[in-house]
Amino acid sequence: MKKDLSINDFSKLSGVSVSTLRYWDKIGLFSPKLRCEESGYRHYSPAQLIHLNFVTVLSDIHVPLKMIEDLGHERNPERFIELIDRQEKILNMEMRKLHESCSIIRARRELVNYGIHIESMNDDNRIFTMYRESKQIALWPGNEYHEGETFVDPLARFFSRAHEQRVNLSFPVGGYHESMESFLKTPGYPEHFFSIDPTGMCRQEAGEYLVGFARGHYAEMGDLPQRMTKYAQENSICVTGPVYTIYLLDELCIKEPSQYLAQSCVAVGR
Amino acid sequence: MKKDLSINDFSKLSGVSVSTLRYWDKIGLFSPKLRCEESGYRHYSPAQLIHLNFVTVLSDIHVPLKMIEDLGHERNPERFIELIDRQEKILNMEMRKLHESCSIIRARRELVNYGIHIESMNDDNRIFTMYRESKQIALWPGNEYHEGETFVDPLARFFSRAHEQRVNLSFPVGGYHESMESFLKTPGYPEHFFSIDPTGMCRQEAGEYLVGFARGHYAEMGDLPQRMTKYAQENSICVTGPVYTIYLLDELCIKEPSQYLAQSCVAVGR
DNA sequence: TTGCTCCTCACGTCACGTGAGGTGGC
DNA sequence: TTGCTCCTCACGTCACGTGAGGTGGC
Repeated sequence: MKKDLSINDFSKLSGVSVSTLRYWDKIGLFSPKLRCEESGYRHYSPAQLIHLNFVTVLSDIHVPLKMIEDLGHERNPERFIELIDRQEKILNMEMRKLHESCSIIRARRELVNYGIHIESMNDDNRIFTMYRESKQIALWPGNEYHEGETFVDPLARFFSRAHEQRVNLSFPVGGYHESMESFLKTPGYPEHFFSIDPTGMCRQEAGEYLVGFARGHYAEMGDLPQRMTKYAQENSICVTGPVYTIYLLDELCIKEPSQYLAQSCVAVGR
Repeated sequence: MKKDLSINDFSKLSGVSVSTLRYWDKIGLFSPKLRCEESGYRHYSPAQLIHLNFVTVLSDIHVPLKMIEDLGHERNPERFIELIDRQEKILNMEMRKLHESCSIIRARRELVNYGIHIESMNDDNRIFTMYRESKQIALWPGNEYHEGETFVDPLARFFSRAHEQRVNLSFPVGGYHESMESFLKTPGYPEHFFSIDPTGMCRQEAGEYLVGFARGHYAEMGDLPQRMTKYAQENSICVTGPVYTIYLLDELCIKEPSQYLAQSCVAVGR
């Protein structure tokens, strides 16, 4: 009694596109009630909306079409629960990854925006003190430097094992010197690396920090350690604890390594 | 001075797969420092890790490879910020969609698990009262029934406009009768539909509810309205407010429409 | 007869992974 | 000489979207 619908009308009714309906027919997932033998026209009935809903709900929660077809042939509540439990785990993993990607974006943006600000001041050599919020970081294992190695080598060693250790290397990475003395002595050889990872197990404490900048390729700190030390002496500032060096502007947004912009900071003692 | 690395060694060092390195070379995104003309072997230098990092960080945050290449040629902080701002919006949209898919899964699982429980009791005809938590729902516009129409027709009309209205039809849908009288008189013609959507603007209030079940195809309520009314009278229960009917087991997990399991409930008055 | 709708078939998408079949290097 | 590594090239993935070229229905 009910009139059958053309593929176009059924598409409008269901919200599923014409090409999707044709594709689902082609792979045998969901076919029209009947086909005109002469013309090949597809005819759908409104009652098919119910079975179509079965398909669209499952494809909405990202179940692969082949699984939807399998389940369609032998449907029961227990199999359905199994399927969606499995699907929930998959979606949760995807969400966790996306969330991490967003964290990376925020961490990078903060650094680059600050780098743009510092560049706009046109005074790279300025040293000053400022209050810094506390920040979660991941501190990596101590570096070992063999004969004639530069900072690149322990970094590369860590990188090559990072995948096993589930460390995400897309967070900004910086150098960690255990003290100002170490930074003065071997600015290019940090004892550790750290990354600005909000899920990291360590924390850079909030407080007043002595801050300075250096332009140049990785580990080329120029006279930054000297400038910071001099400023501290001249202003009767006592520095304490580790020196954190991070690149505000690096290969992500600068082509010329000589134009990279690093920031070092160390806590001001009481 | 540093020895060049074979593709395999560079892959292990960087954590980027061999086939990915070959692919990135092929599309001109990231190429080895040099190629042996005779053998065609690729030779990478450790220093290339830095430029590789540029590529992996951006591909980690889902920037299309073509855009990475474009940015690579003319890198500057402002373009980088633009790019990641745009990227963050895209990732946030994807996260919202995934979150909604997870909500759908949770809503479906709750219904089906309860359906399994009811089936295990082997007593579909039982009527009882129980406390129900409050639940967010989306109440749809009132239904109009034209001559000879069944509940399918207003549902189909709504479906066909749902896409414009940004309603997600994958949440479980149920029928809403404005009163027990209406449910008794026309069980197959709910005045509204509603969906169990946690972002919905309405709420099914918490409280004591009279609950019953019916087996059968959509809108085939059998004698459920009568059974509920009779139970209420025999137990001196006064029911009030709308009747919510939702399918615990439907086409998603049951093949035979005659075996679908519906639940109706109505608040118990004071 | 003229639009309009429908059809099939082939190709593109996106970022690789997976062989097949062949060669270079120690 | 024998493995082992490297190479290219073609095809598969997944769920469609987009034409090209042709036909049916009123």
